[in-house]
Amino acid sequence: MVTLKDISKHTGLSVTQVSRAINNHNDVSEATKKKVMKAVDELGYVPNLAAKKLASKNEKSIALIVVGFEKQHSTNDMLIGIMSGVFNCTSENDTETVLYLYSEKFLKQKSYLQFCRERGVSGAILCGIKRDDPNLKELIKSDLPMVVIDIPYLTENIGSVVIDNEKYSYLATKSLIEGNRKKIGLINGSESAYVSIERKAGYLEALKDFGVEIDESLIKDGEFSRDKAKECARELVSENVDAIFCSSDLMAIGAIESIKELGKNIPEDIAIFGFDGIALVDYITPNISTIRQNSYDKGYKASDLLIQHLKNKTPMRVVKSDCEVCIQQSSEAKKK
Amino acid sequence: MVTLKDISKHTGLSVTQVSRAINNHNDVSEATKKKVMKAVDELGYVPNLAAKKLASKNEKSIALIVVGFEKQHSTNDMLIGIMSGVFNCTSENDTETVLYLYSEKFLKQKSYLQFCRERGVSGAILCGIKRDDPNLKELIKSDLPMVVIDIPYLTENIGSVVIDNEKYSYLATKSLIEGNRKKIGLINGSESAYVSIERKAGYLEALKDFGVEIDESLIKDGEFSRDKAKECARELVSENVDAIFCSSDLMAIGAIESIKELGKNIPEDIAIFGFDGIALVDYITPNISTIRQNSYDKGYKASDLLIQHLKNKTPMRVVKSDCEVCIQQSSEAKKK
DNA sequence: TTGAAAGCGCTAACAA
DNA sequence: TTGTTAGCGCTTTCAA
Repeated sequence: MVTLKDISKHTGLSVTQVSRAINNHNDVSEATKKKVMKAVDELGYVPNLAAKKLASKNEKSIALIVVGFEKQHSTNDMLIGIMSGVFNCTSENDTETVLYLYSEKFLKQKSYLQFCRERGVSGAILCGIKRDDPNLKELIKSDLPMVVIDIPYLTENIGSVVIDNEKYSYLATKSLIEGNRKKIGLINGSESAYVSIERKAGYLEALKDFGVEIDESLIKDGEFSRDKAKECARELVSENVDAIFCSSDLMAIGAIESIKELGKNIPEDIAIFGFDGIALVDYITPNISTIRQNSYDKGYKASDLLIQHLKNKTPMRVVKSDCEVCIQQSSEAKKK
Repeated sequence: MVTLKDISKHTGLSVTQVSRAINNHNDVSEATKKKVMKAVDELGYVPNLAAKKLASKNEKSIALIVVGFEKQHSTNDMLIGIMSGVFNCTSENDTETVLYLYSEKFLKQKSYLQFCRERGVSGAILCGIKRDDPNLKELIKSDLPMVVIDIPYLTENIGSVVIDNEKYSYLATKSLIEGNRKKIGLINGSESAYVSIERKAGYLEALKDFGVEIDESLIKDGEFSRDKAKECARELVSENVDAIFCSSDLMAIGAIESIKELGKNIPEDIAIFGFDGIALVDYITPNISTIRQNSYDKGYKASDLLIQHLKNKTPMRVVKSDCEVCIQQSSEAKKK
């Protein structure tokens, strides 16, 4: 292994000066820098991050903690999006990202906090976390700066990146109404989930604004499950809805299956609108109208928020990530 | 930050002895261990990995290098599978995994080798790599032990994890023949791709074994693209095939779309068989018959191979990961 | 079974 | 602009 000492010997300069040259400090003569760089090339020097980290207080790194992924799951594409957003932003900022894939199925998993401490990260990004995660509480108490994705949270040193669920549910519902749908069902997630509450609110708001009567019996709880959504859709069909807004694409897929099984046509008889924008929506027939989240953007913004906070003491915020209203075949307008 | 020194002061023992106790060396009295552990708890000591790494030659870590992921892509579920396999195996073996998401779109990306050196990893797992990747050549020359996923490779210190493409293509084709299909087209990947060559071989082998005439005009190059596969499928339909084996699920989806557009029924008129087993296959109507790869297993085995080699000098191998022949609606047997 | 001392590769005062 | 010195938190000889 080539070390600074080797460069030092090779150039006749002190180790300190070599270190300064390599890190491009401005109190080093151009001549020295050149000489050092030449030696670096010749000897193939590569810095030792562990040593840097140990010696310097400001070797920057953050943890990306990912929970609730599955081996083979249709929503994993969003995860990769978030990850690449985070990694790209950190690499632009010369910050190291350490990934913690947390699964209780894995042996020897440690708490989020311990993971962060061991690695001496200066902040963390949390993704896929549930509000009541006990590990989360511990992290929060530790006052390590962190950014939570998808749960609005805001304190001195905790920020978040979220989407405006209410707004986009409103827009989805509005689009259905404008497509001449009169009886619009909702297959929501689980009642306790934060996003479900918001998405339901947007749906109700739109109905109200456009003078569509609200009928509680058209609101079902699909528990974010494809199978549960199939059931809900069956019930809604028997209620003669002509549109269903689903609080997730996965549930929209279930609904579509049900409706097809019942011999109804989409979108002629019933329009479907999903939420999330997973890759699947473009592979299903009919293509599913959806609210397309920008996972990459969420990851990037989370990382940016954290890094700005770390670097410049920028106050934490609740940052919004925009979505795209993506109207496809499944919700084409009905002829009057 | 609580350090060994703090524990040392708190217990009256030397730093050395505290270190030994914490690492559970056997030349430490039970009494001391107890005393130290108590202090660890009380003070909330967490080891500093950077320091460990620097001080000890055998602090184990490996790099997982992932190339060619995309922000939002339907095959990302396989990636997550591999990642969780790797992380799980390494965590069982007290080995640190450092992830390198490599994308040329990111700024400031460094070579795989430099990444590995900076972190002082003792081995690497490569995933999504192309044979002609220039960064790969450099890594290979460095003789860092590594395991390549999906490309058969074998040297003193390079192993690989692959699936038996030929065997499973054979089985897929056989299954189509046994379903009374007489004229079976192939939509292959790209001619130069290693997996395509193998998959084609398996297809041909099966035809030969079962006495089905080989017709080169039924073999198309779909370039692993959904759109290209749509074209190929159109051509094959005009050739009156009654089955198409697609070298990837993504292409199978394209083929299905084409066939539906042409007013043909699946599987009545034409059976479809895919390859890969991405999450999508269970969401398409009809569900696609496929060769389901076990991504988790691939990741786990890659990691295991590398770790065994590192620990016990186990020779490198070309390890096979099994697939599951998964027969669904799209290839149900035709009535004679 | 224990402790003193050296050193892993690097950065950062402080002096010169 | 440069070099000397100390030290980050840990492991590991070596000697007791």
